[in-house]
Amino acid sequence: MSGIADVAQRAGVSKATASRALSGSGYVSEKTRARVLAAARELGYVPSTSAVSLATGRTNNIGVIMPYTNRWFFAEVLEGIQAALLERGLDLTLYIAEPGTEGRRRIFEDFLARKRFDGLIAVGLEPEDHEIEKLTAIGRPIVGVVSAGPHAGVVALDEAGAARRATEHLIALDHRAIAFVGGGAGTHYVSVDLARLAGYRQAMAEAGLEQSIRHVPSPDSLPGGYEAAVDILADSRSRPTAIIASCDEVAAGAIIASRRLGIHVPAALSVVGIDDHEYAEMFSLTTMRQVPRDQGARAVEMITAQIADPDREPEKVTLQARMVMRSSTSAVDPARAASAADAARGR
Amino acid sequence: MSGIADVAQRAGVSKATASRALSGSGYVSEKTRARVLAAARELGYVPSTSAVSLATGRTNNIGVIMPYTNRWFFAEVLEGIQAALLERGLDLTLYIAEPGTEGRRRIFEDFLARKRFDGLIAVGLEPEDHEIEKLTAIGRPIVGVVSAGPHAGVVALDEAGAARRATEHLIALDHRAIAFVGGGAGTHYVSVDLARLAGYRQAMAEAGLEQSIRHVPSPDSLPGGYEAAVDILADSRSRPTAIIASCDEVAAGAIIASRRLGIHVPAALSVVGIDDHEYAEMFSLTTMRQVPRDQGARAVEMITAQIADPDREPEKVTLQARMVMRSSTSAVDPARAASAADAARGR
DNA sequence: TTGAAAGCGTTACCAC
DNA sequence: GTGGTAACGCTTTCAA
Repeated sequence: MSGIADVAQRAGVSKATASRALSGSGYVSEKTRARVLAAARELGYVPSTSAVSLATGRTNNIGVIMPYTNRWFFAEVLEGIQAALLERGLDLTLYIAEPGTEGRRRIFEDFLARKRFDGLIAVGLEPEDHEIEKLTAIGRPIVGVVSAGPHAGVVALDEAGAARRATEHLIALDHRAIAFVGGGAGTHYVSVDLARLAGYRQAMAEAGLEQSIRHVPSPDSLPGGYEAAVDILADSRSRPTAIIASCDEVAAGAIIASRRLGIHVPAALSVVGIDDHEYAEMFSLTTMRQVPRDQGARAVEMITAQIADPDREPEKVTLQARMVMRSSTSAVDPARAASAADAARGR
Repeated sequence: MSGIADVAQRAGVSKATASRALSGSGYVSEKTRARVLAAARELGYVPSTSAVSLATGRTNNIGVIMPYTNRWFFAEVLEGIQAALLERGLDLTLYIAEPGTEGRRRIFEDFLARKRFDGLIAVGLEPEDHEIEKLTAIGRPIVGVVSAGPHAGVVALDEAGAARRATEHLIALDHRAIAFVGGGAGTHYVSVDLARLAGYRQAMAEAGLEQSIRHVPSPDSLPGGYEAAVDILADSRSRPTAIIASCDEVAAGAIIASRRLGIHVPAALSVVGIDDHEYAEMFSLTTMRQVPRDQGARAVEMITAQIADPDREPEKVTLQARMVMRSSTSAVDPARAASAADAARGR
């Protein structure tokens, strides 16, 4: 439990000099610096974080707030953040603010106000208006991942663009009866789904396929996709020739469902996802890749820059997903395509 | 940014009295307490955590260290911990210490030594000997989830018992050729797998089925289970009539594989898992349920008790999994059972 | 280049 | 019951 006073004494200098030597700020002769460092090492000196914070106003800690941690995207972002913070010697305090819970209310009410952090990274938070107020009231830099804050930095994916390009891929393979599944039911991760859905609609519209637009909502999960796909695929007359899923988990669920129903992917049904989830490979899923881990790392870069210079203009970064071709999509069988399209139009 | 001095002034009392009134410790008359509280509310006073920590030696913060956060079990435990801490007004700082990484080394070397927490919860950490040294050197209470520390509290599952009972269930359904899949390859979550495997072996041995014991290692993941199952099920002569999976994700992978291969579950193949993962329902998986969220909550109870009274003997809790019957298991077809058992014996 | 001393915002001891 | 004041462990002027 030795403090800086012990180190100073052992090195034969004052606390002030010891502090300068250890923190590397201010003039210290090479000789004394070496002595101080040696003394510190010998004593196993570790500065008291609370004392440092009190004196400097810096916590050397970053807050991370997200609605869940048990979904792929969030967990990956979190690990990306953690790894990047680790490199910089910064700690991470985590707030899991599940929408609509008493816990979330308390986090915004009490926990954030404690300002245990120099900056806050908000991942897919989608805050309500009154929550945004609280956020800005903290008076600390904020960087959003996914969600955009007014005066905050943001690192986001071009969600609509990703969905649009995925849909275009399907259209280029002569698919016409293309359903969008996922996004909508029981999910709180709304804006992303909306954007992806919009991208799908746009691509369909631009190809003159407004009539064939079909959105089948489902929870953004493997079971969700499974259930929804079972419904869609049951009726062979109205069955689409292709599915674009709101995310890879839904896509995987759809593929499992089609296997169970004996519908061959991609021969009888093309499926494309978004995310490049860890399951994508196993299902040979063609998908639009995003790398949430990198987004987390990027957010850390941005927040530390903001902390170092609070006056700097917050960055707004938009990433593009990259298509990863596997084998869940193929050109449609011309005969089926026509009849399926008719059926879709007829409903 | 108002401090306790401002509150005191506004209430017309001394800092000392204000402090007592706010923290609720020490004698303060009802009248002045009310005045102080009112003043604090009006000023939006929030105590500085670093000042409080410095003065009291308490951080009001709990450290959580785990190897991953993107696996079901860990994410669930984490959310359980977070929720329980929230109720108690405690913050949570997270350390993700992936085995074998430079990051993990730094966490043990530097980060933990900062003692930013009053107590540490270690989830499935499986620390090396030199890491255990660091852990005890911190001089703060520690509670392990899954893994047992020497002088720490523990909340664990009877892993072997869970696997044993699952296996017994299969045996009771007249299965003889029962393979254990999962646990072993590329996983760092070793001791749990070992325990579960041991439970399987024990049940087999007790039923006189030593000869039929068959362990097929695979990563503890859905793709892992899928790959392994494809291998096992390919040869219809050596194919087991039942599979016990090291965890539900592996079980789900096995079920997906059997669907793909046209092997009906449970008619042609029984599958039982362990965990009661969120996917279990979708696959109608019979499994041994554990509730990691509750384990997290329990760990919080234990760590706060330890902090309140460091002299108390650390608790060691062992939980029992409960079997959840769904429809992935059924009695074996007598004819198949015999031939499969022969085949298994013959390999 | 170094040292003395004044904070940083609380709590807690000890008189009153 | 209440108030003055010395910690808590560090950083940071300001002089020397």
